[in-house]
Amino acid sequence: MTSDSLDKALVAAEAHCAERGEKLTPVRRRVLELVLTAEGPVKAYDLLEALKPGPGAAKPPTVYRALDFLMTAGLVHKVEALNAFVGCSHAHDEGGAELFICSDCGAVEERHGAEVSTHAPEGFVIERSVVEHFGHCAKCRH
Amino acid sequence: MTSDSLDKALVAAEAHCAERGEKLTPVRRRVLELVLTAEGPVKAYDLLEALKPGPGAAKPPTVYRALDFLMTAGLVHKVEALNAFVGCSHAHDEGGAELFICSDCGAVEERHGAEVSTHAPEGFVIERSVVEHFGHCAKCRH
DNA sequence: TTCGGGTGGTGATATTATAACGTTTCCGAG
DNA sequence: CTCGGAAACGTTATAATATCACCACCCGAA
Repeated sequence: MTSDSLDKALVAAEAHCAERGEKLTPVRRRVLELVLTAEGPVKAYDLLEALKPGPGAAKPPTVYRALDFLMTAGLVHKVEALNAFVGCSHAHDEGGAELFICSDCGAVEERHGAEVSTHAPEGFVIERSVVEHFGHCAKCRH
Repeated sequence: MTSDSLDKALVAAEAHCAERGEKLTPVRRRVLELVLTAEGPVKAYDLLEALKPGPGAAKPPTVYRALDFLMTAGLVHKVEALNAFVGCSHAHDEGGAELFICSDCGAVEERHGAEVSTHAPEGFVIERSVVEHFGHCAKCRH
């Protein structure tokens, strides 16, 4: 991500939080910045390392809290199969994203709702899929 | 799972391994038994606990090795979003399963290939979906 | 018999995530 | 203003998940 589009994304994120009556605090903003800047999915403890330099040496809960906030706001997704995190590249609509992750270069493409199942990114060859739906079964809906 | 169908499943698993030129050793068999017997997804360290009684107190690598083997053989699936494991209820074909997991009772339904996307289990209401495809993007296929 | 691969035991450690509790900050009600 | 509560954050500790490195054993092939 270019420094230019990064700035735009951060401004948009700030606006998105404001709409929801929430604040993109410095820690949250810094974490989002790191996630967006990364080449691919990024680990929580890598973020932790990245936040180390400077007086504000973050501890794990700080990072996880920021990530929880960003996920709830729809600004970041967790890649469950990697225990890693990626920036959300779409409008921050509700509902889950469908992720296409390149095992070579780490690039992550995202598809939502209508786009889903219509097609994977051009030329993407799937080798392994993780599909897990959580909800309530017929018996437990009563 | 009834003790009767458990026996059948274990016999089938044994045969399935034999076909692949592999052995369902006592440890592997015991782990599979525990996974199949569980109500829902089961954690590695719960298996570890369950293996404790008796002189053969297993250590983590033992359990993870058994789980790796069973996953490779297609007898067990990992639920990535829970860091937990479920027995495979289908013929042990290759390729990924699509899992429907009830957050209330822990029941897991499984769908494969053709069934996928045709319909969720009768009456199942999805609240959150995890969909992650791993493979190679157009750029990295060269 | 001797070798070699597969399997599993063991201790240590790495990685990922949360609990529990105190401190600061901010903002609205009064 | 100033008090009080909620949200955010800091800090220590620990829980939960997973792997590494190395060795001993068994068993079948040569």
